[in-house]
Amino acid sequence: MKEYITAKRKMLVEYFEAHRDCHLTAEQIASDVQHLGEISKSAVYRNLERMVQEGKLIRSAGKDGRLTYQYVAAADCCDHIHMQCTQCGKIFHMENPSAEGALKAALKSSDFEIDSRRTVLYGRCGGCN
Amino acid sequence: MKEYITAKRKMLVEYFEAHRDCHLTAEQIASDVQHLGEISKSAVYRNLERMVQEGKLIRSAGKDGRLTYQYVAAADCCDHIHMQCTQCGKIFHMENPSAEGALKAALKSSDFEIDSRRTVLYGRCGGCN
DNA sequence: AATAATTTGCGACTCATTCGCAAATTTTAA
DNA sequence: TTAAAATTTGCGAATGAGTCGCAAATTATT
Repeated sequence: MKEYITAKRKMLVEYFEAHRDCHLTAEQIASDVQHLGEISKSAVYRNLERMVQEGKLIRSAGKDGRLTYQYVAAADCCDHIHMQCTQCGKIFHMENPSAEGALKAALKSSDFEIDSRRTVLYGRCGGCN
Repeated sequence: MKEYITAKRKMLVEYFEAHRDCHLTAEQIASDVQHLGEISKSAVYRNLERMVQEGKLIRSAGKDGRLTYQYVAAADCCDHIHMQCTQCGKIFHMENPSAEGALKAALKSSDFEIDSRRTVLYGRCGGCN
């Protein structure tokens, strides 16, 4: 089953490239992409599912219990842990490599290898305290 | 808004105590618990949502895109971070002080206060490597 | 250019989840 | 113990996100 490069898929990839660190619901994605151009609901859902299977998207459970999708871009650019403020919704990037390294090492010593692309730490950012 | 101790809630807790490391869909839970005794669908869903908010259950996205629930509680389970293996679905409790210290150090440099009740670290456990 | 393979749009359909409200249960007050 | 207040429950109808089949359109192959 070969994969065809269609206009609709290009639209989706373009959209996700512009929303790299966002956790988006299928609804939001469908609505946003349908503003970019003509695409049906079914095509959006079918392609989301496919992209999850291909590893291009990560699907996780949002705070409100709805599924969210996050784009997995090239490994080099999203290979750090993300933090999201539950108050203002802003996403932060763990920019301290030594601290992140220490965390990974410490976890590994307890026999757990963290997947930083998949993990989001929730809490309060400095601006919201 | 005080919490009442009702027969239905006891049923649910009892059920989850017997299914500690399972990741279950709402459907499965409702079906199973309804075999244990009389309880309405609505009560099951309402209590699942409440238990998630209380930190007694972790809700995550299964491989097939359906939401799953896993029991976490034990009285002391709310104050440390949880880790979930993306392979087998099992949940681990961060009992390693050095890992927790490393995490806090990493966050301190980023001015971010983590909410351990809401955060789950995803990765691979020792048994799945 | 013709054929084959895949994807799309439509829109009706499914069915898990939510919702409103009266009755039942649990807690508190007397 | 009894009555009033607070919370939870069950019902069952409504909602709405996501699915499905199939013909038409698009993309790839020859």
